[in-house]
Amino acid sequence: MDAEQIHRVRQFNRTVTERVGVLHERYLGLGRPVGEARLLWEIGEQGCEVRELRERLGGLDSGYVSRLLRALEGAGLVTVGALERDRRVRTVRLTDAGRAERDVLDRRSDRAAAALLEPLDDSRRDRLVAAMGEVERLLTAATVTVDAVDPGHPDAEHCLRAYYAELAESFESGFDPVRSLLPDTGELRSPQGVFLVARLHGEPVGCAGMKLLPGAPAAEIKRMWVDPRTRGLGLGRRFLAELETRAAGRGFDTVRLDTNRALSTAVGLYHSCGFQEVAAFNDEPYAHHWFEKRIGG
Amino acid sequence: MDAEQIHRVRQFNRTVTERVGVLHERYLGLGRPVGEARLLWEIGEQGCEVRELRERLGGLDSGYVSRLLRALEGAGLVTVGALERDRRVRTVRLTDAGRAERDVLDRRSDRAAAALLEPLDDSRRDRLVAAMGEVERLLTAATVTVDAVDPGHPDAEHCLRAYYAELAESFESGFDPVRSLLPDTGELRSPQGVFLVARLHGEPVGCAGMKLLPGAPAAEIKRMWVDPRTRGLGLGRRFLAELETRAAGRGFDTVRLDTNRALSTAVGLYHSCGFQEVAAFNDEPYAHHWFEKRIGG
DNA sequence: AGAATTGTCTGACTAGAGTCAGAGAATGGA
DNA sequence: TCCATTCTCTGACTCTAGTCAGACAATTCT
Repeated sequence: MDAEQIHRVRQFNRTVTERVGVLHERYLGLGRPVGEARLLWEIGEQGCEVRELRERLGGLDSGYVSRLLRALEGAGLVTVGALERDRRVRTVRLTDAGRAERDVLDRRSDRAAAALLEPLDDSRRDRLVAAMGEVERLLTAATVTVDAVDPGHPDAEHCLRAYYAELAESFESGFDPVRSLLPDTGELRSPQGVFLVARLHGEPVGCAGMKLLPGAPAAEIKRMWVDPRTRGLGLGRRFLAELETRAAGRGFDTVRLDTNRALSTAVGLYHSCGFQEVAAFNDEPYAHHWFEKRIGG
Repeated sequence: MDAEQIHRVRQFNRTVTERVGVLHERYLGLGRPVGEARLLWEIGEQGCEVRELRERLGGLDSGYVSRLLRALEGAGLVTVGALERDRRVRTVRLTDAGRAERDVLDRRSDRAAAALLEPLDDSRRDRLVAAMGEVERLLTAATVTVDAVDPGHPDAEHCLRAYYAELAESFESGFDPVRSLLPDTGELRSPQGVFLVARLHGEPVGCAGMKLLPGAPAAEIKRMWVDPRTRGLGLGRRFLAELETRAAGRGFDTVRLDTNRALSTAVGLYHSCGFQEVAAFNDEPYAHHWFEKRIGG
């Protein structure tokens, strides 16, 4: 990436924190310290556990939160109680007054956002909102992390379950992992394989595996899935790039994969990432297309 | 503007402050308090006066800044001296160590921006940078304020000088305000006129006047100018909308104006804002086009 | 020359936002 | 049953980021 792009990003940061950041921090104001306001906001309609609250606010100190809650309690905005089945765990919920105050914050925030749009004419307003959506979407994409994990990891299993469920839905013949050529994912475990999980805010949103059998003619990509909610963020492309790098690092000069014709966006992705369609190189009963790509050492 | 747009703006704020805001504040970190880092940053290559520094940082308390400078001085990052011709005024400049530290901040900031782009593929990277540019541009547009001032106000005079200079450049016949039908701007003074000045971060970036002579058949727009650096932000449109509102408020049902053919973007603007070209309604020697618009009471 | 103004500095405070080290209650496991 | 663990709370701190009032020096105005 070039210096010009970096400069533009920094310029953006400056402008946006000046204009939006202030808005974000100050509207929470309302005479109340930001810490309390954030808490009030995060408690939500049906209350929650205090430890969960701490976690959501980025792992705040328990003593600190306790004190903040005491202040809110003193102001009559929340009530704190213990959980039925484990009385060490405290729960908070908003009182009517708390709810009212949160609604005030909410309206304030609405007004601040409206004030931002207000000086613009309709067409520019639409353009701003559209560009904001684009920035947000792409920032979200940039926030997704991709890490190698053991295929037995809960996040990996979550993705695989979702993957299998989706295949069962979309294949005309249904899908039963046991009938597939890779009945279990043990082969994707290091060192003879690799399994990647993508996460957004800690939640798993995609996976991709690869078999790296020493002596095999090619590294083979398996079980690639992206959560429907995070499609269009370039995650498939990222998985492929990452897997290719790892395959190259293990000395492979070819990567291949098979796929079902029902997965048309995947087929498109493979084409656009430089994969060539080749003859069947295995007997995978669920496959209709076989792809191969030579990778530069 | 609708609730959906407001919601999108708020969503944007949340994502961006989470991702960029943190970046903006934390990269300044480097062990040093944010206040000191900001100062270090604002001093600039060739130093500056302390009072100017305070002003640029949003009117900080002089005692506070004094203390911050003392800390930076103690750390050997800046030297403070007095101005030659007025020894009350203190000046700061960076020492070599200060410059080095600022460069570290700079590189840090670059790296943070790069890290933001890093997970994206080329095409998404370009799209993000483009969308950031658009957001920034439109936020800048939304930051511009438009206020009525006396035409003798320094900001008004600044704009008028720039306006005259630009006309002199672009008209094939040159431009001499004295030959024009409005030799001085007194007629644009309240109450028989109005004069608007647009400002960005306090700096004047555009003006527009209107004659509102009681009994005249129409309100007449005069001396509209937008700083070349802020063109494309919809400021001309904003001026017209604001002036039309004021004309309507004074009971006028028609607004008119004349313009020179050299100002082709202005001519385009008038057309697109609903003005109709009409026969000459005055003898303005510099005019080639005359426009009129009926405004709804 | 004397008075008012301007710019800076010092001291004394405040409030927010945390951190850290226990203490104490409830619970789960051996 | 007892011991370790989990969760919360309290007290005692720290560090930022200011604000406010007044002192002092240099300058400008009258």
